[in-house]
Amino acid sequence: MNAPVRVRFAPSPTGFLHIGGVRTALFNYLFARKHDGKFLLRIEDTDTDRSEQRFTDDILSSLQWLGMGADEPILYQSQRLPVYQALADDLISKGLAYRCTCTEAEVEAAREQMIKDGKKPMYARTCRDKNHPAGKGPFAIRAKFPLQGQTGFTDMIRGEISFPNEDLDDFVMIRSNGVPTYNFVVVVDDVEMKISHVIRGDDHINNTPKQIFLYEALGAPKPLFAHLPMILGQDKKKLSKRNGETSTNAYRDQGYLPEALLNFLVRLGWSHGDQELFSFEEMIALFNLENVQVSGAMFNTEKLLWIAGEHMKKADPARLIGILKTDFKGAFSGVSLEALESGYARSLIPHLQPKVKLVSELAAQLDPLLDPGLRVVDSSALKWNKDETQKARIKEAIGALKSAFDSKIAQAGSASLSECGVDHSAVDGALRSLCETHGLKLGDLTQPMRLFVTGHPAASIGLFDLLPLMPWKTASIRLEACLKA
RNA sequence: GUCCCCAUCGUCUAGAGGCCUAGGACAUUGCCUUUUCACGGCAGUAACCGGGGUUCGACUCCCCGUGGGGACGCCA
Repeated sequence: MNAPVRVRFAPSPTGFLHIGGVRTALFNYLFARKHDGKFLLRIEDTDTDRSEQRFTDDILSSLQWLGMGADEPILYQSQRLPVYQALADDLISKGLAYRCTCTEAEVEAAREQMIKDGKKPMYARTCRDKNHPAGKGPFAIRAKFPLQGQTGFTDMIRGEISFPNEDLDDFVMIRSNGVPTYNFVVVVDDVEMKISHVIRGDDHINNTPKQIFLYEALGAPKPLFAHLPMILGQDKKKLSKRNGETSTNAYRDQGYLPEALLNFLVRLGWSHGDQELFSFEEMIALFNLENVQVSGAMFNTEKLLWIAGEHMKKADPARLIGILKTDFKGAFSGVSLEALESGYARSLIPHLQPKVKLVSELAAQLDPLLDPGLRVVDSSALKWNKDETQKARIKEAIGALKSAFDSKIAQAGSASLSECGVDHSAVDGALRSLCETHGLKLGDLTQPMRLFVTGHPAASIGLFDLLPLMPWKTASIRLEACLKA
């Protein structure tokens, strides 16, 4: 009964894919999946001056990273120029468009006059009834709007919206250089691609009546429209290429998991009761246009970070290792890529996941832990520096612990403490009893040990968890350095 | 300026006339926990833009005002 759902994301390759674009793509993608429809991609590269291949590449790779690939081959508008031209000529012959020979200066002058007169600036319709013949150029082709009546539509999110026709500009469909413009091609291609629902930013509301006119002129069925609220920057202004560009790949480089970015974005303008956290699958199952918000939403990095942490906890360790190896290999110094694959690395990650939000942080934590050698640390801030006798006592205790573990390792011929049965609580117990015999507080002992063994001033893993897992060879080297400090 | 859209805590939002002394989340504040970091737990501060209607009853419906945003390109 209903036409199959076919939606599209149609960016122009004039900049890197930004966050607002991702949100639009996401809502389209979710809508398509939810309704067993198709999610299509179209590259709107009719602005020959500003379109660049590298931006197309960026958009495509970013979407791939986010897991939102197109279901059919991508359509490039620059490859369809003859189609647009033929259609425009046809519209002229039907009296629905006309050739315009006005120069930019003339158009501009008329516009300024209108602003002075307190009217909406638009083309003065000078050539509207002049019937310029096809042969003489150069000329642009403009749409010939009706002068009376109203053009409206029912927005799926906002309801009825309508505009007086007299306010509709006879916009340029084809430039004098033969290249068509956005408002024309968007309709031609949405018809061509059999798009059932146009889901886009609400900055396009004003374009919609122009496009509706074109659907009618072309004799094509109209899609349903849904206009999404804008994502606002910190200044409460539209977040766009021209205002605080936030490119998607910047988030990948910072270490955000794609599902975290998507989760944050889906909650910008959409809600499902009180639920904050969604897996990609849940978004698909739960998404609907009914619960899309109408007013703009400010981009809030703090919440994004929190969401990132929540998704980090749930991420599959093997997958994290893969991301580390491909996107963050530069974060490791003195650590081989093989070390990332080791059982040791694998055993560390679940301990780090609850305490870290970004993959980059995970890398920073892992780097000193995986390094087989000594990591030089700055111990000047250690409390023990204030009291030499106390310091000696602490070292004595640490030395005792080390030799106890040394012999345990030697006896069993093991590579790590966990291999010879020493676990979290064993380390805990050993340290506590040491404290008692040496008259120390637990923190006195653990503070320097933590610093030297982790090799990181703000290590996120607990010492009791780390000690059993770390290759004893590495731990010894570091404990030795601690004793000499 | 003209046209269009919008309006609940600082931010993202719940709320489809009585369930609201307005709920959740982030942030923030305090406390607790703790291997002084991080994580976690508990508690707190904090909002219906204003004015008129409609109604027995408005955060919810209507109108006006105000405020904010968007569009006014031979950009998309």
